[in-house]
Amino acid sequence: MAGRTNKKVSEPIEAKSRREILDAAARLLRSQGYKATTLRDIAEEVGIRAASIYYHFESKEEIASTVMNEGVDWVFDAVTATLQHLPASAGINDRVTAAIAAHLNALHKHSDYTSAAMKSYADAPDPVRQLAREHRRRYESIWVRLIDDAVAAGATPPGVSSETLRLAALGMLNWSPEWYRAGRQSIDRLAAEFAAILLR
Amino acid sequence: MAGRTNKKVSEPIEAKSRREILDAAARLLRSQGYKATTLRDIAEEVGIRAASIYYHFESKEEIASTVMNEGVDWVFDAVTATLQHLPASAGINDRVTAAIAAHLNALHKHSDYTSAAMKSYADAPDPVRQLAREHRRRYESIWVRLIDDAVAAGATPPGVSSETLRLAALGMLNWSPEWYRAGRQSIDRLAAEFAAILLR
DNA sequence: CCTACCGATCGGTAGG
DNA sequence: CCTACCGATCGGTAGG
Repeated sequence: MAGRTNKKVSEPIEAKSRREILDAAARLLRSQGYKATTLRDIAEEVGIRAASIYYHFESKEEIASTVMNEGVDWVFDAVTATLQHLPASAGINDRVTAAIAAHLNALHKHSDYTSAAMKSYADAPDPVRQLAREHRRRYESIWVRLIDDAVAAGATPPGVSSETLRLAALGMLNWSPEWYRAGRQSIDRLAAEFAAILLR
Repeated sequence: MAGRTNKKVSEPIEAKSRREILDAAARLLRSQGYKATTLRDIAEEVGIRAASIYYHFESKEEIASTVMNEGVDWVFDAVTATLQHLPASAGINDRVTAAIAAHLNALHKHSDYTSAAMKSYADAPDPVRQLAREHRRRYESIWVRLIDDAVAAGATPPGVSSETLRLAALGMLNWSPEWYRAGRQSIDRLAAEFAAILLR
């Protein structure tokens, strides 16, 4: 309660601490998963005591859910905005290529959060998983429409169903944080190569 | 020690218990990762006490390493054998398609072990990770040669480097346990579709 | 945001 | 393969 007496003044500091906790949690959740990430680890990285985390969050589950869902939502927002701002003249090939680039850029820009969303999903408790699943599904629905359109337009490999192509695409994309390192090659170049694999 | 007095007679039973423990561990490691999988959970599934696991294994790390490395090695063996038994007349397209099918079949046949190898890698302790990395690298070297050959033969999408194509292929393949369910479609059909995406 | 602490649970050991 | 147990560590609470 002491920290709340001058709430107005300390609000920016609290917000900063909240983000610092989430950043530290994202880094740890990404590399260790849910169970292996302890509140004491997170607190130590931020420079506070474990119990003090409860001044900012209600539970470990709240922290993990926030990190994981923000990660997925950032990618959703990036891809949605990119597709919306494409000129009307853009064909389906342009749309798919732009979506791939936006996805990869968002994945890399917030890589701790987005990777945490994937790595922690397996061993997170049910309430965290269920929330995460909803955010995932919302994002994946973008790709359902996009790949359906591409297949209907005849822009994809012959004999490959829309569903297989979409799952192949998401596999390629979501596996990339396992190996992509910044200096390796530009993300836009990588996006162009991925598009060349999926389209023709 | 009581269990060892008549060692000759009880050996098959011990071997069975050992495999039962590994099977239970694989199932749990796959769905929960390393840290969240407890020796008590494993023991309960097998119908023994947690302490009795130490009659069969020296540590939790030994169990996890065995599961994870057997999973990767099964895939390695399956793909290696398939490529070796291909007729001399088989072209590079046939070789890649056969390797994809062998990989997917092995992945699905021992899905608890192979998925455990991927899901537990993130939060396993260093000794377990390092051993797992060696097995992975040995397997991936098959794909380095295979995809290099395919690119050199001009059988792949133009403008896509051998490295990107290999990482895209492994991403597609290794992501499939996330969504593949047995009745969905035959694995050979899926392999043909994956090959159609990667080759032309 | 802190100190002090709790009940639960973990991997592992002793000894049979 | 069992009972009994240990030290360490966890998420979380009390109270300030």
